[in-house]
Amino acid sequence: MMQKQNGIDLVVLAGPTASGKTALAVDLCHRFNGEVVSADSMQVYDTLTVGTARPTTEEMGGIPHHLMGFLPPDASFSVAKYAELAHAAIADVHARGKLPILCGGTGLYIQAVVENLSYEEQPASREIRERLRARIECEGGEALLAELAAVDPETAARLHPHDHGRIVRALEIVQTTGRTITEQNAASRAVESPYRVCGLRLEYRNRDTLYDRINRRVSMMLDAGLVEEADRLRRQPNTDTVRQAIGYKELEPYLQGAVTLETAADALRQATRRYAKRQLSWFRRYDWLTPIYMDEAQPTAQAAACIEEFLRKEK
RNA sequence: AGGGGCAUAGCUCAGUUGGUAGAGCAGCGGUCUCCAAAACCGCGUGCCGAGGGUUCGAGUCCUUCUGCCCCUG
Repeated sequence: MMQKQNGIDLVVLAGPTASGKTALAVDLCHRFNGEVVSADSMQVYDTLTVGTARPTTEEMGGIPHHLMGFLPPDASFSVAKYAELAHAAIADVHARGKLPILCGGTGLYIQAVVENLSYEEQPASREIRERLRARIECEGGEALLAELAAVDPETAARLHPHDHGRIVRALEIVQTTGRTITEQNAASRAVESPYRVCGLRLEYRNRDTLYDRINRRVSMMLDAGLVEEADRLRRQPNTDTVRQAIGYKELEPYLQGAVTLETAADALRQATRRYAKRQLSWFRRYDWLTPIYMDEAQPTAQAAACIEEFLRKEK
């Protein structure tokens, strides 16, 4: 494979919730003179600290963390904006002679950065989207999928009729930009990635070990005031995106008085375990991510060894 | 102690007049290019409590044992 001579070194640390990313990232930053760039879709919001398990100042251990807690929860955000900010943050860290460590659990965000996907500006299309949504509700997925197949057969072929979100999205792109999602996707890969990536993904040989950590973390969040945080959030307008996040969503029935706290807490633990599973399956498919088994001996040393070898090879 | 009932998937249960089991939940696997902690797809994982008997054939009928539950004393 051809290596670019002057790419930017980038360490990627991907892993499910509660896998130990935060501590490992800080540790690696100390060893390799690095700074953390967060790849987490919910930790970007400023008032959500407990539910998103955002690291405390103490946990950050003096290491700068970028793209965390800089947005109010009613702000609109997207992968496109994230990618733009992440590229800037990485460039900044690199310019100061430090090693950027992209660390997080949002697969889509990591993909957008590493594959350098470009998203073009779109005209605001709130009405178009709403109209498509209303139509798919009454006409059904089959009908709109057929409509999509007429203009973009390639995309239509890989979407399931039940997948309303992506069908609407695909039609919306055609109607607002005049180009199909297939054309756009091809264009989004036009610019080659500027990064030389050393990718690590955190895994557990024993799934129960990870689940135990998740269960314990949820209990700690409840002790730390998650209920109060969720209650504050639900009183705030225009926070739909954030309210669907794990923790706030599951606590809603309790806050409405429909279920006990124990029931809500169990639902929250379960939702978190399932999320972790989806994250694991997202990261497993990338062959450029080396697994680091957190429940085996010396995971930190393993990770450090990978990075050392990577940096040596680049010289 | 006597009488009755129940033992089937991790859990709650279904299973016609006997034809080697199936639902929900849980769990597992996967997809992913602008709300992604979202959305979507796929998969039954089982010495049917144990032993013996009847039968071509038993989750189903008979019997013994074990465990749990209820009633009477």
